[in-house]
Amino acid sequence: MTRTKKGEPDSPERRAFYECLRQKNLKRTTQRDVILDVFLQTRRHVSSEELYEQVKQVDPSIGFTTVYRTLKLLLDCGLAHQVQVGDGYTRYEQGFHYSHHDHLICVRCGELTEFFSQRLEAIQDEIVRRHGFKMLDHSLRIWGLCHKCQSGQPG
Amino acid sequence: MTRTKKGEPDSPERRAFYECLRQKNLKRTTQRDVILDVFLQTRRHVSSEELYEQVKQVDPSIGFTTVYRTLKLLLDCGLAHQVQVGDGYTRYEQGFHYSHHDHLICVRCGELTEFFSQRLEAIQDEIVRRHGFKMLDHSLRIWGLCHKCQSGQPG
DNA sequence: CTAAATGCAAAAGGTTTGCAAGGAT
DNA sequence: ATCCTTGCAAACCTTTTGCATTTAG
Repeated sequence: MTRTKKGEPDSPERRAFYECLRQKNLKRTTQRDVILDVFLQTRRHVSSEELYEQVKQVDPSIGFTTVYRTLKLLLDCGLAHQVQVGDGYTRYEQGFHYSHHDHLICVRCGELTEFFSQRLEAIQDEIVRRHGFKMLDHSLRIWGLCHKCQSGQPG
Repeated sequence: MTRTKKGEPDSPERRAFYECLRQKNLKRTTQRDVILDVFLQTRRHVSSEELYEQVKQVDPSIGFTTVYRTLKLLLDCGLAHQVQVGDGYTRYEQGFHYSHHDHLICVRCGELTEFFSQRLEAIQDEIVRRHGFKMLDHSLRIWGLCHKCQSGQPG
């Protein structure tokens, strides 16, 4: 099968999802298809609530719980990653071609900008080594004002 | 007045607290005295619930709400800083002689270790500058296993 | 047919607030 | 006397779960 039930062309993400479902003996459903579709097409860093709102526009019968549980599933399958911005909402970003990065968070307009610095990573490795610590994960968040919001235009 | 109602010797932290209360036209109360005392003497990184448990041992009549609100007040007065460890609890650390630092978080025993790296700060400044971003705050958290927990002894 | 998935409603769980009674200045 | 503070209970709010019904394989 190279097309989904909804006629969407196959993508590496879809194939990975179906493969993951198969390995876990889970079932492919129209709801999961729709949710994955919307997730892949939406902007990065959606909250579960935001994703639910968008999914509803495609199929209003899909409930929040299913969106929520499908996001968990996507995390499990490596198709999504979580980000805690610090505003109380868990955000999800696409994780299929994931590579580690950190975030600039604009406290005015909420914009998230990703960045990566090899030097930063190297220093972290060194710090961890010096403390005899075994690093499993790390997260650097920088809050402030993005370029636009410094100009004083309304957020 | 160089002594508190409870007979504790004055400290810079206490004086700063009273000064802050005065500036805000807020009142000094026995509850606030007790809570500040306990906060200053307890370990770093207490949650509001943990602080409440310790306050209760000094004065069981003090309610959680008062501890919670006093912590907010201490934040406001610069006597405390918040840390989000990522386990759902907001932690508070003493902030009077605060200098920026980051945290190693042991996912097994929960130990928090503080560290600071001038090189790390410098790189962050550079990243922020490159993005035209105005940094207001930042937080680097590294999760993993502390030295003790790597040895496999029960947490 | 059987096990998994769905969606509603309700529970969790930490944080926050309304309010009447009590306390500080 | 006035305004702040306290503590209880309840509200909040996002995240999770229980359960009866529906659906995929």
